[in-house]
Amino acid sequence: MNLPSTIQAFVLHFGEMGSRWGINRTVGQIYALLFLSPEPLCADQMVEALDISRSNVSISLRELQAWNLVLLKHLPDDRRDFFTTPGDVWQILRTLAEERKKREVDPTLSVLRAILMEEPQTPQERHAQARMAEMHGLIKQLTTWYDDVKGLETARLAMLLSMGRKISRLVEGADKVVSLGRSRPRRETD
Amino acid sequence: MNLPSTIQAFVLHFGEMGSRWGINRTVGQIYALLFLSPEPLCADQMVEALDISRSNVSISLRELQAWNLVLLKHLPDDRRDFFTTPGDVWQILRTLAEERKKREVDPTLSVLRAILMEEPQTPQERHAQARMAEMHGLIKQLTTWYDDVKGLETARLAMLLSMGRKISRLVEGADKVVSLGRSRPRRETD
DNA sequence: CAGAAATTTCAGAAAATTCTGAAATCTACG
DNA sequence: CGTAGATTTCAGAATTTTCTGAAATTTCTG
Repeated sequence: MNLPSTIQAFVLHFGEMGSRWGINRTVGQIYALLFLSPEPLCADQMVEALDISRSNVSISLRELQAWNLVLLKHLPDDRRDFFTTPGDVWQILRTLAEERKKREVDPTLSVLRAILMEEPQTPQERHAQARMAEMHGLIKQLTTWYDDVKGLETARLAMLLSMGRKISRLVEGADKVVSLGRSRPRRETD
Repeated sequence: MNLPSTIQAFVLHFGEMGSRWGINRTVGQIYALLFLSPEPLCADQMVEALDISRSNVSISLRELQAWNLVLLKHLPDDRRDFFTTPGDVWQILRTLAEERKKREVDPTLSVLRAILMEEPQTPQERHAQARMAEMHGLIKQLTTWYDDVKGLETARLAMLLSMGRKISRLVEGADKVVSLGRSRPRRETD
């Protein structure tokens, strides 16, 4: 591997983090390399830059495509496949969220749904199902929120983030403001 | 393994998902077992229930403690260590978020910070640093939001989730409402 | 259609991880 | 203290994952 030191540091870091992120070292390194590259790269350039086998690159690119994390490009008058990452980091975030949900959350949700259909046979199972129902409920809340929020344009999403917990106060206050606006009398329990 | 079928299904599922979640099969199974159990369990009960070695249980419990996902309990007149998971699933979520951030995000943030301190030596490095700056900026936004929101009480957090993208409209509308409240004249750009 | 260029497949090697059994260590209590 | 019960450590076995090189396949071009 013969890369400028800052690029090398980033690539090696992504390789090391790969396993924590659910990908392997090579996949992480290739992704990092593509993310930093000003123009698309072909497989042989990755072999050269990362000092790994051609077949490893092929398999890793397939993996990155399964994650929708890379784009295949074709240059005019060149038969080779070139790859890039999407330019917009928000788009990358959306893809990552979607794919991780698909791999890490959805299977559990579906197992929980199936188990919760069963009739508990013992007090032990009854208690276990109650726990699973709690977990199922929480995951449902999170995924419903996610499905709702992921449709926002980036500017609004960014605004939501920047507000953070201030929104909480706004929400608590909103009822008051709105009711004032509508001149609806407040109830004790508001 | 001789468990009621619904419990067994859940435990096996957690074992299978373990590797995707950054833990291993045994750690996943033990966690699942503890989560469903109505009372704390000692190591030998886990050996019995999951049909694994005592040493494996010991190491896996250490791992779960490192994640802050289990609590150590002591029963009166019993020298053995008993373990449970926290009862509140929202608390579990908070722990999970904190620990995953620590393992999956913080190291990258710190590498990015370090690299961005360097002076780029070539146009290639200049471009790479610009990309890394984008990534750093996005992660910062996300972690700042997280640090802000994690301090909310659960009820408010749940409310925020249930509002989802509706909050976006509320935020966009808030300026209007508030300015009406304050009788501030609206500008064209509002 | 022949063949050159590019990519993919896959069996087995290499490496990393997980798990076990045996020994060592710790701890409470008589 | 001594010892019995409980837990931890750790070397090596078992398993899983990752990687390679060689062969097969696909795809474009003349």
